[in-house]
Amino acid sequence: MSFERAGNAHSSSDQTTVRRANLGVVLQQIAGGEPRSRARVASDTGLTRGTVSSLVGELIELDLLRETGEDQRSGRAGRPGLALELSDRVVAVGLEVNVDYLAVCVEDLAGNVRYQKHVHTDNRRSAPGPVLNRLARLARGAEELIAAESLVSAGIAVALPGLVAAESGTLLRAPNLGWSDIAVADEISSRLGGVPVRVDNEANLAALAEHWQGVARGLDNFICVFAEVGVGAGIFIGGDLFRGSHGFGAELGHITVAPGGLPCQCGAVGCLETIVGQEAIARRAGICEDDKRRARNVTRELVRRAEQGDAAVIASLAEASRALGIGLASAVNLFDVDAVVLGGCLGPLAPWLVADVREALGVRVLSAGWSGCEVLVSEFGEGAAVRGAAALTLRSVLAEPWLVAERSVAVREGVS
Amino acid sequence: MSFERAGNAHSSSDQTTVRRANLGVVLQQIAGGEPRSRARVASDTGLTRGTVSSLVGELIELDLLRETGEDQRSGRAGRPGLALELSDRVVAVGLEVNVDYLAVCVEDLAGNVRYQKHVHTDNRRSAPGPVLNRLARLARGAEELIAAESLVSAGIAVALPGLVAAESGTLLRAPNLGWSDIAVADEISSRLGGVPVRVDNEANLAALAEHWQGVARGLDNFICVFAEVGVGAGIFIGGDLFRGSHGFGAELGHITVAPGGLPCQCGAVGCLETIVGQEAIARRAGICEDDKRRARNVTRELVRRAEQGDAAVIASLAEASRALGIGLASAVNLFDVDAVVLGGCLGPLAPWLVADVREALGVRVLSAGWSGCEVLVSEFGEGAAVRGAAALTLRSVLAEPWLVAERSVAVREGVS
DNA sequence: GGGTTTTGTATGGTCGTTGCACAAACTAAA
DNA sequence: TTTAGTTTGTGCAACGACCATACAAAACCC
Repeated sequence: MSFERAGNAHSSSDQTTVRRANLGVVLQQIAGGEPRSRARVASDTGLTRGTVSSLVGELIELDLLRETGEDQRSGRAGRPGLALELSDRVVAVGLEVNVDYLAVCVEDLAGNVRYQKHVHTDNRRSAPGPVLNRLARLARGAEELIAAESLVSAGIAVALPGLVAAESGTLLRAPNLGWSDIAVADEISSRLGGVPVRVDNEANLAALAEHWQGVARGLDNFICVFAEVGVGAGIFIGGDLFRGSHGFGAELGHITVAPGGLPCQCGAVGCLETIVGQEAIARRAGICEDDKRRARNVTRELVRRAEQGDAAVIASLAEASRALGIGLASAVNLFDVDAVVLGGCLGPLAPWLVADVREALGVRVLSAGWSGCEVLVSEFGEGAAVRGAAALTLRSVLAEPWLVAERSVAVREGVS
Repeated sequence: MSFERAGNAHSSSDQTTVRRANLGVVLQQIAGGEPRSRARVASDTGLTRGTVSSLVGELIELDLLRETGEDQRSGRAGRPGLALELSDRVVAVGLEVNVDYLAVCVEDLAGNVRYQKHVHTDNRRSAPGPVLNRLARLARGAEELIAAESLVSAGIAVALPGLVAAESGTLLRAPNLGWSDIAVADEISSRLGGVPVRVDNEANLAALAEHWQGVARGLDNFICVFAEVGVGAGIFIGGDLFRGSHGFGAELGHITVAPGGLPCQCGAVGCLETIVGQEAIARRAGICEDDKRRARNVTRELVRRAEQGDAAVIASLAEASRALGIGLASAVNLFDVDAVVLGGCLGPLAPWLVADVREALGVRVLSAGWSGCEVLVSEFGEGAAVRGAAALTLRSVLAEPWLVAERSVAVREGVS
């Protein structure tokens, strides 16, 4: 099937390639900071004012940019420029299935959340069908808003807590939901009348959210640990999500930190997840199943007890922070990232974790002397993954603006 | 200093961008397989025959391609095509400084080694100056050959055993040589009359060699463990070397595999390098300094004793293979690569390592059920890093062919 | 109000690819 | 041997996209 042996035999270029690349450059230039005039964009990108004019014209026609009054420059000579801003008409829909809630959000290109809804339901005991029905109902709520405000949807993406095959849109295995081999993309798509749907792992999308509108804004290389019941991670390399050969990368939860430790669900022994996950921390702290069920939210219960000085919880958190430090140090030794973001349940628990993790990175990372690796704490609560799902689409609009033309044509045809 | 917030604000394109990209596409197409006619290249790349003709013309003028007689096709109708092949006139020079040897090689675009020389010297006790003098002498030998056969040198690169800042061409720290902060690129360049010189880490370059002409040919994602005295790795992602934010990535030797283990030179505890390096294996096998000095080549001595059934050596190797398995499983969980290559001293020792490593990857890698990760053994002996140094230049010629014009102009001006 | 500066647009020029046409070179069959 | 059919490589007009330049518009400053 493949005639090319050499790894990166990129496909051939064309003048449309140039146009497309430059559309993306101009749009991203404007997305990345304050509103700017055409002239400013030209001098920042190296393109001519004339070319920028033409590109901007096309982007305005695509509803991606808009002219907003004049440039606010005080007292400089010369004709004032017309400020260009991202349009607020193009939006993306993010969905999320998690163990104990469903979520939806609508976000525009500028990162404003236009609609958001979380529904707490225990999906652990549900079959996939009904859960996806509920999720589709949430999505229809978003679509109604989009129609009512006459916005343009650039796409829908779903965050899932498990191993995902992104190309086929399948959830391969979600141990904490008890699901396996569910074609989530197709299921949701057919429930919404055939619109295209993408899916991805929740940890990947959480990382995307941190880069898009969270604490990792501007960082091109970082690792976002995302712990809930299990422990996953999203890894950003060179400003893009790193997925590995088959999309199964970043399984931080299953690197070995205690060779002689406890057995893990995955079949191995001493995985990080056996010490750092929400369940693991609670179990080691001696919180029994009854307490957990009564508390409804395990993380909040852990925080409450830790704040009260519960020795068992604090000891369990100390153990977790040590394991996390070892695991992250290994990851940083391999990836040489600028920062580590603690997300998911690790956000609220960060006060008891950050110091140990910082110390471990200082001691165990070989290049610590040359390049410090920051430890950041996510500011999204449970919302990281949905926001990331929306961001998945929005980022691709910024990178490949010309696709929205085809997309909206497709939708228009699909609707009519 | 940086006005761009969005990560990948690529620079703007131009029709010369198109030309350059297509020059690369055509050249790589021909590099990746059998000789082909222009028409074949056209249909494989999607370009027009006319365009390919023009591109090939330019590549022939640059001495990168040549027409070799006719296409060997038996019995097909139509005018036969003229087969195009990589020229054998453009070569690159690879150099290597290691703990106990210096090396040089000259390799052409097709991967043929045109010149090669290894000199065994103990550089541990030498100051950098004299060692670099000797290395420069070796390089001049290569340059004489190039002049004698009227070849064209596309560049010189040096493999170094330590932390390298590739942009500045500096060896930051090489614990096993006892060097630090040596501007190797400048030093070598000035000794050779000012030609540009690049430097990189030996493990990175070994990985490059495996991808270029070794066992990892055709694999876009793999990890190459490269152990000599220390343990390093080169990581290929998406067909390219992964370097991390600052070029300090892939420090596999310093991920933690034994939290309560021995202290490492780096200041941490339980690093992989304390169990898997050549010295570590020998020490744990009870081979004393005298024996090592007498043997001259520690690895060969280990192999000899293991073959004779020396229990201490075999036990030490078993311990090493277990640690290596844990470390690699963690790395594969993070990177989701297609293969792991054992290189450096691990090549000869592979018979005692491979089984354990395979088993560990099977058990400890979460996605092992979906995507197997092969364990391959390097077939380069000590030559991997020098070959990789040459490959560094040759790969960049294939990817950016137009640069050879500028380069050879520069050299011509520098010489005359 | 005139001079200066900056912005945004319009126009010709250049570059590189496409699509088409055509001669060259070979096979296969009459 | 001749003829038809097929494939290759090149030449040429056309198109698309960017660049350089010129120019009108809209500010500021004196």
